[in-house]
Amino acid sequence: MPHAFLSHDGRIRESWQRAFPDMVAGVLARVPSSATLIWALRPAGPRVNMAALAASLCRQAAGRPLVMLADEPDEEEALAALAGGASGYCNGHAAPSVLRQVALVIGNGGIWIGQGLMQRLLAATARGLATAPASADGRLLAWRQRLTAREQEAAVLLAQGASNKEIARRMEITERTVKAHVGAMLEKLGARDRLQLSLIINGLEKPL
Amino acid sequence: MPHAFLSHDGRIRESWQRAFPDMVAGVLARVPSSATLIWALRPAGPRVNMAALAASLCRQAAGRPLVMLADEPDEEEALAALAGGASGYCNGHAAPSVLRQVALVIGNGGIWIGQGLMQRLLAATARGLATAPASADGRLLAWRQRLTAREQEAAVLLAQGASNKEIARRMEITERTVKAHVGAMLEKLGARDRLQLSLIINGLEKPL
DNA sequence: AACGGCATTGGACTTCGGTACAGTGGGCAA
DNA sequence: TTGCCCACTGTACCGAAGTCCAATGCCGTT
Repeated sequence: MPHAFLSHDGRIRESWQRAFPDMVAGVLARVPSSATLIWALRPAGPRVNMAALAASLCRQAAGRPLVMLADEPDEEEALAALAGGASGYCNGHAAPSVLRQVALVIGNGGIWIGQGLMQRLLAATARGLATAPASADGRLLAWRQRLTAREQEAAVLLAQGASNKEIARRMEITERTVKAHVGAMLEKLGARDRLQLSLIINGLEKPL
Repeated sequence: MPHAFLSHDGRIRESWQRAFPDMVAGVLARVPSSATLIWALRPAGPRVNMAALAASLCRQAAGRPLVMLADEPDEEEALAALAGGASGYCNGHAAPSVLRQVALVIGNGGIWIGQGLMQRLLAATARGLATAPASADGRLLAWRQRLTAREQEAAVLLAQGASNKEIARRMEITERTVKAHVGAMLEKLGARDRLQLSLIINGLEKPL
């Protein structure tokens, strides 16, 4: 049962079942572990913190793609869903054929934010970002700014899975020096060990 | 100097410099380490392996976003660029204002594939994937299929940066059992240590 | 000249991760 | 019943990772 459809009250829709006969139903509070693709219907309330909801579900989904469904799609909400880690945002009343197409795209690593939404979205983001505080460059790269040049070199290798010994060989320094660099990085970025460091460097976690 | 523009021969264009007066030039073979955003012009040849080129540059860029530039944009090539890890794909003759907007979006974690291209692209992906071999679901999730239920639980926590002790506490088992699970995962997925394991689980590396 | 930041290294130490060799118990299929 | 897989645990060992207390040399600023 690869597809799980979650809603506030656990109720599902005919179109979902027609799209994926072997789907399972669930509630938003509990993400089933058996599903490989999670669909979550936005609760009907007027104001939902979509980013937080998507982030929460995404954390529980843990690697499995999440598609947020909304009955009244809105570009800002789509943005929030993607920001929260969702892989897709689509109309909750979409036809079964559309749902299957979404699953196809998402399943292959793609992103889905609906046909017409896409372009308006881009315009919206460009507008929104242009008026946003000037953090234009280097927001995602915060870790780089706090590290020295050599530390950055080591960081890149570390984030690719290299051991201290390998980093030492590739940077042509001793393992001892690598430990010094790694230690400095852990301190600067507030990480506990090299794995958390790799999450930060790979953009999966925020520094500090 | 946050912006680096790379081309086959190291030559740059006036529009690039007008967009970012403090840009630096470079060749495709060598990605400068000082830049925070990498722009790379597709070599003029008729057939370039865009996915491989983008992947290579992306690996060297190591976390810093990459934008592929093409003088004759093509939706399939855009797909390939994104598949290779690029954050954007845009016309090499784009106006400075457009380039700055692209940088704005990319710098904030967005994706840019050009205005009109976007929608055609989606249609193209859907079409292309529909006729592709039926690997629809579970391609990105290969690691899950090879692990048992408990191993998957441990995998998720591990990939979030938890230590063995923490995993043990959260799964309500002993640290010894966690080590057993982790050991089994390393074996099954061909990883050397938990960091490489996390790269696989987080979709940054391929199993085996 | 004095100072601070950076890169580099050494030695010694503690902790953690990973493995080898065991063992128990439950479920499921031949 | 006899396997086989899975979950779970124990003891013990080794190497990698990370920390602490140093030291040297380079470079740029004050």
